[in-house]
Amino acid sequence: MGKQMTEMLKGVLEGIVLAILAGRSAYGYEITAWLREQGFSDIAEGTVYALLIRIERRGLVDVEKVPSEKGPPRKVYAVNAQGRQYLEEFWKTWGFLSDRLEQLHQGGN
Amino acid sequence: MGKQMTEMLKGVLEGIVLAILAGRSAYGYEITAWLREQGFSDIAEGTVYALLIRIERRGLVDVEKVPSEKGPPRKVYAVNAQGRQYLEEFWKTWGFLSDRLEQLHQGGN
DNA sequence: CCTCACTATTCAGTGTTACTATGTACCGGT
DNA sequence: ACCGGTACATAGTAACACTGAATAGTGAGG
Repeated sequence: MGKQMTEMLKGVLEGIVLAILAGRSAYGYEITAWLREQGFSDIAEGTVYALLIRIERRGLVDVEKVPSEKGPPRKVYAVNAQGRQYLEEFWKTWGFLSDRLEQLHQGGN
Repeated sequence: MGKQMTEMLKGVLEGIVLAILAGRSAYGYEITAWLREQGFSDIAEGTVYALLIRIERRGLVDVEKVPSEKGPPRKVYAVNAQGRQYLEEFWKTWGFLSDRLEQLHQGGN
């Protein structure tokens, strides 16, 4: 996709990753791969790692280092209570925005 | 709202404004007022004006100066063909994102 | 043994976007 | 003359995703 997607992902990608982690714990490489499968073909690896470090610093996730058979140790992330609360607010904000846009899309065009 | 909304608006606000203008032509002050009515309570005036100048420079809208009875002249914006095309892509991008998030919201939680 | 491919993480520098906080200017009512 | 409402503009800041590269461990093939 293009620049439009890049800009639209701001503030949303964080919620997406947290939502993934709310389903089950995962590590960066895994999340990146999953996103690519879902069609987010141009999300850079660096972006995901930077995001993970950010939400870790904010205390939204817990981290555990797990050795890998095929490479350097993995950093496995899991949402904690604070992260779950943040995610809940994320869904509220998204819902609000989604509703307005739905209206605009229906009526306007 | 909070910081979450601020970040989520990036890349979306542009589409919102274009969608409004696709419904009917409008000027900055009017758009700001409308957004506030819709619940975007903390969108700064400056933000809208900066955005309008941006999309004008990109050639997505046509501008006409119209004298006002109650103040300085209004800059009335109208989407042109290029803007309509951009808006179409915006809806596609939004739709894609909306679908993924819908899935995540259903399944994950 | 050595390189290649895959796994896995990190980081410096850049561009875009929205917010804050102003400033300018025009008008009508008191 | 002053003030509030209308209307637009801008310099500086913060946050976020991308680019492009570096670092490191493992196993397979030549």
